[in-house]
Amino acid sequence: MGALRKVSRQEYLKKREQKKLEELRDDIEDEQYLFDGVKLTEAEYRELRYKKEIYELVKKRTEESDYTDEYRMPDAYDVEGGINQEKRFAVALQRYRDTNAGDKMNPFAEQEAWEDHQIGKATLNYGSKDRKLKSDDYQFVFEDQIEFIKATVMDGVNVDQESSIESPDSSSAKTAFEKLQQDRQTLPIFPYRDQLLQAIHDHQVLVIVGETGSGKTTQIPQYLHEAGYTKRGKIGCTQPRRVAAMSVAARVSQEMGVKLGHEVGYSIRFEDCTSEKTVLKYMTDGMLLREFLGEPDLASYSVVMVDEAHERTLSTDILFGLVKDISRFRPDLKLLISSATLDAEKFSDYFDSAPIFKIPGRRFPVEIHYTKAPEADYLDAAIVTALQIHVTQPPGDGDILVFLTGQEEIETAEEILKHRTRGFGTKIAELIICPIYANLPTELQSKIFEPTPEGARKVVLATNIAETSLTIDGIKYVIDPGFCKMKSYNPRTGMESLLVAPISKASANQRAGRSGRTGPGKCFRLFTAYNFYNDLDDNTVPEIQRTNLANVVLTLKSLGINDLLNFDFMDPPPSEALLKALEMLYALSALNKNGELTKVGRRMAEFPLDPMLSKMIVASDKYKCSDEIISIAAMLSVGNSIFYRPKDKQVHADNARLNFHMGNVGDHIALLNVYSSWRETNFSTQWCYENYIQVRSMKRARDIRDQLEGLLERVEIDLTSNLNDLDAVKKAITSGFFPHSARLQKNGSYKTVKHPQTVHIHPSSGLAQVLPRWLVYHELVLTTKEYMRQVTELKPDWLVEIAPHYYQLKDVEDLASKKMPRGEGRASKD
DNA sequence: GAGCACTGC
Repeated sequence: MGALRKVSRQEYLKKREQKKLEELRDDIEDEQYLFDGVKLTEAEYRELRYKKEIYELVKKRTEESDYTDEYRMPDAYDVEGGINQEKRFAVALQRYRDTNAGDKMNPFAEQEAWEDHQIGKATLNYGSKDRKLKSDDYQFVFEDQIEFIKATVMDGVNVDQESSIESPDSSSAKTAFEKLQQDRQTLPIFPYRDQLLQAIHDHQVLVIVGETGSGKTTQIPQYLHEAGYTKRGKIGCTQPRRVAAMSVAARVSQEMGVKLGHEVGYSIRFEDCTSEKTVLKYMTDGMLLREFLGEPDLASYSVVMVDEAHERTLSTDILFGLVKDISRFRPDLKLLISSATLDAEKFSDYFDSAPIFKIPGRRFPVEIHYTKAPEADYLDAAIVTALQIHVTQPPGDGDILVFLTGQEEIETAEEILKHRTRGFGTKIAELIICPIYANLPTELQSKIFEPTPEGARKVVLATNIAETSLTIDGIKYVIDPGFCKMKSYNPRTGMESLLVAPISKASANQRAGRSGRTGPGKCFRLFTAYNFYNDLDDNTVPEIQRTNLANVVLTLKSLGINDLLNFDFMDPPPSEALLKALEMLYALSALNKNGELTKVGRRMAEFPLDPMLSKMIVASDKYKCSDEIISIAAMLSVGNSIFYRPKDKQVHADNARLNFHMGNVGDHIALLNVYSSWRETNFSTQWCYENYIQVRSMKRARDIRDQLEGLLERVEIDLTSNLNDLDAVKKAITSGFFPHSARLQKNGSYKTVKHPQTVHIHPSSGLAQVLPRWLVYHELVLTTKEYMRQVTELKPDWLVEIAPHYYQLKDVEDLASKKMPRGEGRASKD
């Protein structure tokens, strides 16, 4: 060995690069330095060859999954598709030389400099021992950055308008209010104001198509107010989400210079921020649905605007049928249905060929890239793509958003990403990994909104939550594997399941659009263009067609709509699902034999809950335990996100959970114990942490419980506590959930009593080891098996006592009579 | 002995 000299990392890097360049130089024989017909200088030629070399090396295994750009979003800059990558380099370089002469500020120069730098970094591993690892871990994303930058400059006209108005000289002299007024006039909708008002004047129903950023949600109600519509009644505007209703109302009140809750207000569950003065009312769609119960003709409204109609939430779909109905006998009521482009024709057809009014949106161009061949492992492909982007694109240039299907997948991806980036040490810029899903504790969620530090890049691993519910600034790249978890409901078995399914075209486009909010973006779809056009549905199946309709039917019945099979649904649910819902409501005594609402049914409809939960509350009056039951109902309707179970502390979390199951009381009572214990600590956050319980879920349960307590009065049920008699509580539960009873089999599985079907106790249940002979369950979920979630033991004679119309003695006794001497009848004594 | 897309009232 010769003398070794210590060199700095940078020096080492530079030397390696030099050495490589020299090797390459030796290969160059052609004095012409022609590359794909483009004449280059020696330096450029070398560089190009060098890049190509890297490209080939790194791309070895990715022959089949190189990205193409056969399709772009409608607004996107349209470049020649399918030209080969080497040529692109050459063309780009030629352009660079053409445009860069005398223009030192050309952004491309920076880009080039950076690229050189990055390539230098990337070569560190070149030929070293982890070479195999690298080439396996990397696919080179070969989109053309150079063309992209130019495209943005040419295409961003619509966007630049705003920034020129907002420049300091034009706004510094103005008050904040004047500035807001000025901003209003820069919105894409503004030039259409008078035309729009005319159309609304001429037609009772109008379908408005406007992409995000057009200003339709904030401006249209204001225009209508200015045009005098509010003299005849309120203007209501529905949103699918609470935060949207709140924030839009806040914005509009600012623009109108009024206090929020006065002329402009919002109404969402648990929070009514309106007054007698309120004329512009933003609300959730579910809230307007509840208002229908008290005001079936919406007499106090002059205009109803159903916004974001394309999302087709359960409530929006029901609202459609209802507003269409009342518009017939209220010709003075104006109806606006606003949607993103795709569904406009369909909405128009449904509303008796209502005219469509189009408003252009404002979005930055988004380039769409597809893989050439389908990816077998989309999770791996997503990780590789994210790393590629990170390594090949400048760090300050934008963050990455990856759409995954669920918590588990996100956690896996997080681990792999951490592991792989650790391998790079400081060779690549810092990559900040931000997981986000709805069940993630709030304090961890906020991480995604922290600005990305200089020189670093964020990669956000998100579920569908990032598709519509929250927007993250600074996202430039979207990686979309094309899947999501979807709930489906089988009316025959009453079983719900969450399955990973391909998304729709509409959904894919929505995801892609997430990259173009603050600047031009790129979306990498981990499936082929052929898949997109031929395999994906145009739109997601509306929720109304894949859900349990018991609650929908109860709501419609209480609005006096009796013939549900002929109700004018835009997309009718399967009649089997409707019949199942009717059957259930009949079993719960909410409907009589003629399908009319009973007194019990009317009381049940007051509660914003699943009918079985409502029935449980109504029945608790008889057992004098309404206090306990509303706590249980609140906890159950929060869902399965009460217990927090981090991967690294599962044992602790499970032990903490067992504390609430003392005496094998069953999961319902355990939930009651959780709530009562929390209330005893005066709703302490610390207590939640100590017991591995999600604070957010508990707060929600408290809100729901408070609301239920308020509603008890309306249905004339006293708040009574009967904690010493747990059987009374269990009987009340059984009164609501008797259709969900199951009986133990010899092999440890269960069989549902009414429609025989083999099911199992979910392992998270406190009774999973106990295996009581009879039980009621809250819900069935299909995962790896058919599981019953939230179960409580019951005595079989309760079934006959509580629901004699539903269970006969033979239903609950045949098993016992086979095993035991006749006449003893000890079916369930422990 | 497993697995929790996302809303909303």
